[in-house]
Amino acid sequence: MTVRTRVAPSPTGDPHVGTAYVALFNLCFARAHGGQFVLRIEDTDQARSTAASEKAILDSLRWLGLEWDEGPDVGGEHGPYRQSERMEIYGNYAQQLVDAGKAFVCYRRPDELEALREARRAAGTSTALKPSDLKLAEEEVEARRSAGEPYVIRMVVPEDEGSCRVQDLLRGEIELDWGMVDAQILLKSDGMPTYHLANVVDDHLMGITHVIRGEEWINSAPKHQLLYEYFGWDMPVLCHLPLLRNPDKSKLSKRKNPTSILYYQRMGFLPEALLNYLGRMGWSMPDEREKFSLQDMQQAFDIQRVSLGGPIFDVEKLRWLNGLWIREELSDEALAQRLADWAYNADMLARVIPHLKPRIETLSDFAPQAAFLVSGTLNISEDAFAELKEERDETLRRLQFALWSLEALGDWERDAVWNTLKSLADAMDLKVRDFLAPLFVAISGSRASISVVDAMALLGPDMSRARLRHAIEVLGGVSKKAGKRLEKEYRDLPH
RNA sequence: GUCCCCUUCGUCUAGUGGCCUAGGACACCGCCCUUUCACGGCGGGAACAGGGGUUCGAACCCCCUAGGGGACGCCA
Repeated sequence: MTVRTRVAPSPTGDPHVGTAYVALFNLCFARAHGGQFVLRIEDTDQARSTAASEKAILDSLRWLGLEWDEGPDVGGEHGPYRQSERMEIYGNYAQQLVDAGKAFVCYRRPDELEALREARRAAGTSTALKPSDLKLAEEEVEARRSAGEPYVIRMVVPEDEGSCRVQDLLRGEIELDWGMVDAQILLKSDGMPTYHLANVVDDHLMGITHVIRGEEWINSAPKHQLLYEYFGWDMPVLCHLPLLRNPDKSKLSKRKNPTSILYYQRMGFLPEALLNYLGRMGWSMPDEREKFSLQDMQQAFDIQRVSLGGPIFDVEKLRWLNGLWIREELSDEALAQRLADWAYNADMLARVIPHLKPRIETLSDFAPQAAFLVSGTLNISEDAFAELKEERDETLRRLQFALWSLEALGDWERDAVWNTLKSLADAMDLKVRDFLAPLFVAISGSRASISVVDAMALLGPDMSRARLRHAIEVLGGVSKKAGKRLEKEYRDLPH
């Protein structure tokens, strides 16, 4: 038995807890059955997958204590296979399907696709585009081909009514309408495969027998099943896990919640506790105990104990569990070591000292001024913002805009943060100093502090964003209605 | 809008037809321990979404309704 997790690096490089969640269950399932557990880096989107983003996710999984077996291609684009080889492999498989009449070349342009979908939406049915919808007249195809226009390769899908049955390890048989299944692009115009092709081809080449993935993939299972049929390969057993949720029950997302493993690391959670907590999401030990190690979980693992309701990621309970791990599993010496490894070390001091040295007169001034850099959520209230010149709503507006612009920022270097905020201040026609004032309070808890941009660089993206979110909350939050208005205003800002 | 998945305390869950007047954990409240706070101990309030079936018996099986979520991309 071989089980795999596909790991998709995020465009911003933040390793997502959801990835660790799925990896954990894959690992436990494989180990419980004496099988192999391999990772496959999803590197078919060049915007997402960089050497840095791949390293970030792999390092995070290692930090958590997850271990995987060496598969044929763990490193993705930046590993053993080169991109050119990969394009050749998938290109060949795609061509094989074209030759067999199971896939076709498509010269449709984005605006045409949009128009086609719009027409279907207006008709009130599914927006799935079928091969016949996409067909172009022979001469048109010829014209576009000789003009050297970009093309993609799409899969052939059934056009008539009917349903497709797929088996799910936890849900049994799921019946999906073929009407919902579109002529999925297999090979993009840049020659890279989409997830659907890559996933099927890789799994086959890697000898994968079981696929445990998030529930969001259920709807594309028919496509995958069809591809296995086209290739004449054996289909792995599918198992869809529930999705981790925000407190408002939507799919866990960084706009509403800290989702990066790095955030929890910086918050001072122990990897054992975080992993333990993830193991309690939708799963329980047969004896119902709350605290258990990865090893305990592997030994007791039974996939049938997964409950299907989407669990809400509850930081409160995670904190309690983390405290339990600290109290019960760490000797004083071990705790001292964890503290040192975490932040109380020479490296960290070296990064902070250049900013604080000019501001202290005694050594005892240091700790109070540096405290916010090693704190989690700041203990601030609305009063902290009272001395700002502008009204509360205006403060909220600035914080919200700053948050949005920073959420979109991928490269979290000091200068990048500065440039983002500076151009935002310019666009809002504000002096940088005035614009930054509320950020000082949100990030450091006080207006008297080291440069807020430096502070954010030291704190990292997730902690910085979390503090901005917290500040907004403390100020009464942004109502849904006001949020809509601000969003529009933000979009209309000159960029 | 269309399709799919899901539904036990506020939250995480136990429960796979009789052990359920539904158990545990977080959070909350009270008491005890304690020079404070925390830890720890004890106790409390708090749920089977609604309606129909099937069955001697239903949280558990079936159907309908409602609610929530997801998918509908040259993202994964």
